[in-house]
Amino acid sequence: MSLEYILLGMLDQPASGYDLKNEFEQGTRYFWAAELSQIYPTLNRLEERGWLSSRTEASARGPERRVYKRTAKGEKELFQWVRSGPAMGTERFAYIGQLIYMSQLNDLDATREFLTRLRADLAERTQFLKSVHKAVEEIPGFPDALGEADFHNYLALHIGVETTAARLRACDACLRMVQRRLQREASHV
Amino acid sequence: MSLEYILLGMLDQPASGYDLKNEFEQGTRYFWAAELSQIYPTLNRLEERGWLSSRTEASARGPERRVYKRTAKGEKELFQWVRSGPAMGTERFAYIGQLIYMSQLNDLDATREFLTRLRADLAERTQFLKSVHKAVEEIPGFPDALGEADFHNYLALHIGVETTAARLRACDACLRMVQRRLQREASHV
DNA sequence: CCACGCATGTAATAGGTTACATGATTTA
DNA sequence: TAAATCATGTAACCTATTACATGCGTGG
Repeated sequence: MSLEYILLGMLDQPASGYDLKNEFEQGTRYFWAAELSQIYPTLNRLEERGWLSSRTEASARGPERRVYKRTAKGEKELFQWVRSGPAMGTERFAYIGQLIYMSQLNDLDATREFLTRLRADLAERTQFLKSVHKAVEEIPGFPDALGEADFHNYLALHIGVETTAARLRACDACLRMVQRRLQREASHV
Repeated sequence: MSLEYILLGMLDQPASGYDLKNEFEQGTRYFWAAELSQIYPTLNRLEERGWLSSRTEASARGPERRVYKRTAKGEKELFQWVRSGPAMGTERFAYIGQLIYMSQLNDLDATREFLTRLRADLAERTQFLKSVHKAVEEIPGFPDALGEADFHNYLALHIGVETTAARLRACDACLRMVQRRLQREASHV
């Protein structure tokens, strides 16, 4: 289960389930999503397994917090995972299926609309990633002075930005092709 | 459940569970994966729901085949799905997490190796998609003479090719950055 | 006093993987 | 005769989503 390792990776600093949920919402969500209802049982399981330890502490406001810390065993498992080679191949892209099977509608205008909506989503995503990416580039002494964490984060962001930007351009190219086809259709009626 | 709709989309021609599994392995797997053990119960569920009908027929070789056909109700549901707008946002990329948390190893050489492996995977994927993409471009009369199915398939392939190609280039850029950092490390010891 | 943010969880359901079970026909 | 391909499925388990349940403290 990858979520276990993602949580382990986030826990280079002690944190509560609630803290981790916020981290997911800050930026992690661009490559992984998780709900509190999945995070809490996973943290408990990880503790039972001895990969994490926890202590409760008072909160500045609100109820008691349960703060988790990665154990030596947990660190070892994380390191094994990251060294085990890229975990690829199970990605699922429902919207590509939608685009393909949309051919059966025989309604090119629906395809145009679909791509327009897709374009908007991609533009937003690209925008967000670009802004974080640029923020790292503006750290004084970039890139040599970056710490390992910032450097690796930058690498991940670079892949993310380039990928979504390319997808956005491809989406625009598709829209142009659809547009051309729609015009041809109109002129042949 | 998107698999239900993917199967519905594939069933513009009658087919058996086994046929559909082959289709997944031919190319569908580049945007969606499914095992027979998931396909069979899903087809049964779809039939119970009245979205598919089935009849058994003798096989050229091997046991009897159960061939599914999409019903009018099933078509209606498929069309509703494709018209409901891009289904995005739940994609999970474990390898991005691996790359990010790899910073905690403090072993840039491991990062280099990781990216090298990632590069190989991406190159293979890009190669495959490019070959199918090119095959569509070489259909006589491209693009105007393409049927709707081929045209939409081409759009999907275009997005796929451009995305993986960009990711491949980004991966190479990352490798160069790591290389530079490794050299700097060596010269500072 | 009510809404919001902090904080923890459980239960029911849905979606997906791996392993197991069975048996026919063809080709080497 | 052994392996590969055709063909259908079940069972156990793991992963993830949605809905529900609870309660404190602060600011408007």
